[in-house]
Amino acid sequence: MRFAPSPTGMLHLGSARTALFNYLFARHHGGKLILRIEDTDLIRSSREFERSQLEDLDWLGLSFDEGPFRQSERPEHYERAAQRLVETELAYESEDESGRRALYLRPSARSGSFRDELRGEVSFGDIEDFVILKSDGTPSYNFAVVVDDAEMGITHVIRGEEHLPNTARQVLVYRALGAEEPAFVHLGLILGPDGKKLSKRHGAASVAEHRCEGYLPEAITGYLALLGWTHPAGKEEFADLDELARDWDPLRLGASPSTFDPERLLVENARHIRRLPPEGLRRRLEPFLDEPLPEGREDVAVEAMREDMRLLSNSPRLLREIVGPVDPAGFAGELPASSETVFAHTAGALEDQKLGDLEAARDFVAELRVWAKEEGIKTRDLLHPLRLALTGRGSGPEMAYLFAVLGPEEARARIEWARDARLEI
RNA sequence: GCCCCCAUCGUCUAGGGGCCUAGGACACCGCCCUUUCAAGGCGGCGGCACGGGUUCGAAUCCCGUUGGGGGCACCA
Repeated sequence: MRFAPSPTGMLHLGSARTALFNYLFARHHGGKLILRIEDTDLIRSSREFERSQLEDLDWLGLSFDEGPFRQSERPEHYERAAQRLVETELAYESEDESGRRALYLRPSARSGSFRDELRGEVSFGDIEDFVILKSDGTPSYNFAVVVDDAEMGITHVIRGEEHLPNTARQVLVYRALGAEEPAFVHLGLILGPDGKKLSKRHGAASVAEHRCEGYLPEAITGYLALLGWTHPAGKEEFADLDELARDWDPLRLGASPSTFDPERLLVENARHIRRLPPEGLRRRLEPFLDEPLPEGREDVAVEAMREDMRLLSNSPRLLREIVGPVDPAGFAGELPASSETVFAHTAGALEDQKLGDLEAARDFVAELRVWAKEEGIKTRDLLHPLRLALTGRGSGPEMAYLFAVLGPEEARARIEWARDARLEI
């Protein structure tokens, strides 16, 4: 197997899926996966794009057994293969209108068919002679691919459907070279919301952008795996690549195109986030947070944010919604009459509380509820005013989280502040 | 224009002649739970593009139409 990107841009979600399927196929069957950089277009290719694509592949968790090999660094292979074709008179040199001399392939047949594992026999016809060595001596794409795939012993080629017309030319090269053709799998395209092939035009189609927005790599690979493939048992959520590789079954691949649904990816991402243990999530949050987590209460703060987090990049806002400054003047007017009693009692009860962890905070809230019941105060009139006092907001995480994250001193200060604000009205 | 591919709920899909009055997931709507939003549980809405065949029987096989997409470089 191989994944062969050209370094002319950022790694795209479509390419990422191709890489993923090659990876899963190789891992499941115990095959070898090679990474090959198709940089024969020296003008458009750059080392910078190559580096960024490798970084993205690594981030996704896709590893390779060999490579990266660069086509720009192995010209002799193409020259040698081309020489053989010249000797057998299957290739000839010719000049185009603008005077450039290149080597053309003259296939022995211009039509025929090849086998695609998902589509059966795919026919083609009317293939004209085409360039295999460009005037600057570098190989053309369709030639370099075949020479490399043949020499590297590639047995299965998995790539996007857009390559179907290329495959026709490539099988002609295989046949001219007398090399054995690999099994071809052309995946249905991934479409954007407008029904066209997913591309940069659709924005945020690159892996790097998703990483910056706070997507988890396992959410991306899990979602991508479901674009054109179904789990043998219908499973739709996958913990990691190992699980996917274990359950991989090429018979479950489909040939029809599928539309990329950003909303679904977001939902999957939120699920993955919720599944992460606090310490794991905390580690992944580090690059996104713009202020430190409350000292000594880091893990519970992460847990508090986790429920409402869809993207890792939501974390600064979610943290601010809990520990950010509160202006009691904004809500003091809507506090019910019983708030004075609630604030006074809670502030007092907080004095001998440590609220060291979520359990302690839950116990504390339970005690408050018992007290409120005895006082004849409705739960809503107990918790809603406290929520406003603590965060200034009407919604947010479970109450116990607020106490646990803020700690007794800060919670008490905020409650007293709200209490004063209310009395001033 | 030419060549090629594809066609089941809005989206991802199961389905490969009778098990389908077409199943699941996401989204959406409702209910339950709940201090709130979310999560979770339960329920609902919603689809085989069309026309011919083949067959006792077609979402499933064949042909055509329509629709969508991809490709037509000395770019990959």
